[in-house]
Amino acid sequence: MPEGPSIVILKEDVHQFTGKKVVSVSGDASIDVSRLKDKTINAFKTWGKHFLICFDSFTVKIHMLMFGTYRVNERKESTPRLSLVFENGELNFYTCSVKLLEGDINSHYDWSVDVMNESWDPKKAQISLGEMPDKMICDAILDQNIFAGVGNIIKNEVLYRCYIHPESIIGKIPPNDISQIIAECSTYSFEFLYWKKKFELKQHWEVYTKSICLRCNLPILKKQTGDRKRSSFFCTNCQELYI
DNA sequence: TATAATGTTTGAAC
DNA sequence: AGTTCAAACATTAT
Repeated sequence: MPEGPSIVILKEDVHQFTGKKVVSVSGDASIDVSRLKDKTINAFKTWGKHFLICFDSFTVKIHMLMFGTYRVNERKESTPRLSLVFENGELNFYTCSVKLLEGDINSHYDWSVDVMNESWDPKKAQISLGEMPDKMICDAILDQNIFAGVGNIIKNEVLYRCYIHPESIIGKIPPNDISQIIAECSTYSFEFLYWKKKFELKQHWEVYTKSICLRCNLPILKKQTGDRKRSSFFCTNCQELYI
């Protein structure tokens, strides 16, 4: 479920409930769900992997983590974490994190770090990377304060496209390659979105879960990389290691 | 059946 | 006091 583009699809899936009143609400979320009752949804927004349900004076923040799911006008067997019923349908969330953000949502988020937001600012990412020259690029790409919305699939595909080894040290990577990586984090996210909507995302993976490099036919390595120890898939022949 | 997977927060341990 | 790391959460496919 998780990476940014999937949350954008979620936002599109629930557009029918924008401006609608919550007729009834339930769920085992740790927040006081009764607060939503009879309130009208102003907007659905996303920030990276965060799905935001905006009301007048507060916002419900939903994070799918690894296993979150949702249903529109359907229910699963299990107890919903949060269930919203409207006059024109219902929206159910399962196994996700639900939190409340008080006040103006703009005071909680810097939209310019979201790679899929219209305010996305690659220059800001460049500055942030410049402030961590000793970190591995594989860790920085997953940093939600720099590339909100980018997850492990996008990380691997971006680095493969840019011919950069995931364990490369940021300060050692040529500036032109850094710029390309930054740009590709946004570009690939929109391609991810396009393919996922057509249910053909996986067939476009070039390195993630692959075992043979499609460029040189040599083996793709799989390794837990960086401080985060997330799986990286890469070709040591095609992806340059800068250390 | 055991394992790993699109993720993040928390709090103990050092 | 700052950093590191395991645990926790929880579901599904291989």
